[in-house]
Amino acid sequence: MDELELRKIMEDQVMDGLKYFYRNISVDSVIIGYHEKELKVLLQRPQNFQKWGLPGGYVFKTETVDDAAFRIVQYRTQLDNLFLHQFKVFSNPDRVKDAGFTPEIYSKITGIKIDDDHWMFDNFVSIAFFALTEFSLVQPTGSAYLEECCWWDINNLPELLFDHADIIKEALKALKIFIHHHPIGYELLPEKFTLPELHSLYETILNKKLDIRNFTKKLVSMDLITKLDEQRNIGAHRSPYLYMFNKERYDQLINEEEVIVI
Amino acid sequence: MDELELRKIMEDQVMDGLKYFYRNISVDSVIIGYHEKELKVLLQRPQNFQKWGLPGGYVFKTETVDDAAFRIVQYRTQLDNLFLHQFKVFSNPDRVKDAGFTPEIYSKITGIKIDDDHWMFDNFVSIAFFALTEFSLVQPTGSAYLEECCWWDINNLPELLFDHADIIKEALKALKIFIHHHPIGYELLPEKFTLPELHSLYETILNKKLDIRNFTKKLVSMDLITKLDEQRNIGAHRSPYLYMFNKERYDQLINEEEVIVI
DNA sequence: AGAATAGTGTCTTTTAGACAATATAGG
DNA sequence: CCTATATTGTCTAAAAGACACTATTCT
Repeated sequence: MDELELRKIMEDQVMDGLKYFYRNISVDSVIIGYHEKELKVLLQRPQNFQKWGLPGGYVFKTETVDDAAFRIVQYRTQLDNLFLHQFKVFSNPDRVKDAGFTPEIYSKITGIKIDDDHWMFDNFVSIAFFALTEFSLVQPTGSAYLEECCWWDINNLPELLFDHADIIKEALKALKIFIHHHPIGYELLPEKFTLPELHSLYETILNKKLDIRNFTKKLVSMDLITKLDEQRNIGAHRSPYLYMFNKERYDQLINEEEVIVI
Repeated sequence: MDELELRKIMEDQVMDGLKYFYRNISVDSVIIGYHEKELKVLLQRPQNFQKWGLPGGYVFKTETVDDAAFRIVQYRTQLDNLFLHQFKVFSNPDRVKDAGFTPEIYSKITGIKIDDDHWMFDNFVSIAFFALTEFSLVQPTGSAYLEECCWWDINNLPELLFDHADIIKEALKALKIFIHHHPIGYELLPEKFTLPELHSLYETILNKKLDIRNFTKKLVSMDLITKLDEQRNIGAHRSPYLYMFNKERYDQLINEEEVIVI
């Protein structure tokens, strides 16, 4: 698809969107990655806008909101096996009031003429998801109307549109609960990883120190990880062994609905 | 408010609802009570309908979905201090297809003439909540268009409208996760309760046997309950002592975001 | 040789879990 | 006095948690 085609699709959606989309409903996804001991969030900045926002979009009347979130996230990340989790609905009537996003500004920037009462500027109830993914797999892609799309440090975010800062904060809360019911390294790390990597991932998410000996002991006793006969050469000093998740055991733990305390 | 006024309001809402409500968005609440070792759900049956449904309604454009759920639940239960928890959005495009709820049937039953493409029969994305409440406090109240509103045994539900059976099933799943992050007896039992009551509440929700000695030990060691100097006379044989939750400790546990394993 | 990082074991404390006898009130 | 229910304690096993040294590799 070239830029002209994308542009055409975009114009169609803006003008005739209500034929396809639910009015007043949007989905937004907090895509969380992990890199160098920091959690990252994938954000985008629409062309000529100052502020950044979460990847989000509208819901077709023929799909579920989960389908919509999946479709939109896939479009941004090119990943088609993301785990997306609904975590909260944001519906403050003032949530989309943003001086940086008005019909006038929108018209000026895109060149598409729209009315003041255009559906895109009505209230939106946003159904928010979070997704966990391995940082390195994602090649953020732009599109006709995106100027930038990239990872941001979760502790150092740019200025955000609407209530997106709040959505990210709530996503992190939901993640902390989630981690007690799902072994999550599986989603955030490459297939093969080292123990120190997994350890510092958990320290980062839980935001507290974990004794690496006890941490290892716990994972091994749960039979959740398998040591491989390979080492990774990461440059300096001793090379760590690689591990993999034991997928079978991993699924079993989730199905048992047991609490996982690390 | 008498019946005629209610009737008038109802007609206004049906005909002019889109002035006030979001289109395609509804909220439904699974109100869970506990009585005689059984979990109960509060269901309603609209006048002249065969099937039962969850108390639900539409969202004003000037309120949040949480406000809407609270408003609607309060209307049914007369309780104004319910804890409502968003747990999932239901959005299957076919979810509101129900042979028992069509424009024709609706017109015949209510006497209100509506078109086939009336907004009430469009797709609805339902934001679902669960609420926990003490069974005995709730006096289900009807209204102009409700024939019945009462508690049903969670294991013996009547035929339900739309996807409401699925919503209830998912609410119970969410409750099982919730119980690990909130001491919930506080919401489901009277202010003063006996140990055997609390014990069998937990057995009911978790659907498994819990040794009452270990159960008691755990709660006492958490400093979560306080023994009172009162006994309840429950008829036969020995009267059990009454206990109260230690609210301060209760709130502290929630704020610590620690997992609670019973 | 020295510095940096990976990997591993023991002991103690705490918690979970199995298990049943005693006390008391009502009939 | 008998019965039904409430209440309570001990022992064992498992898990959590504190704690630090050794091994390896690279420079």
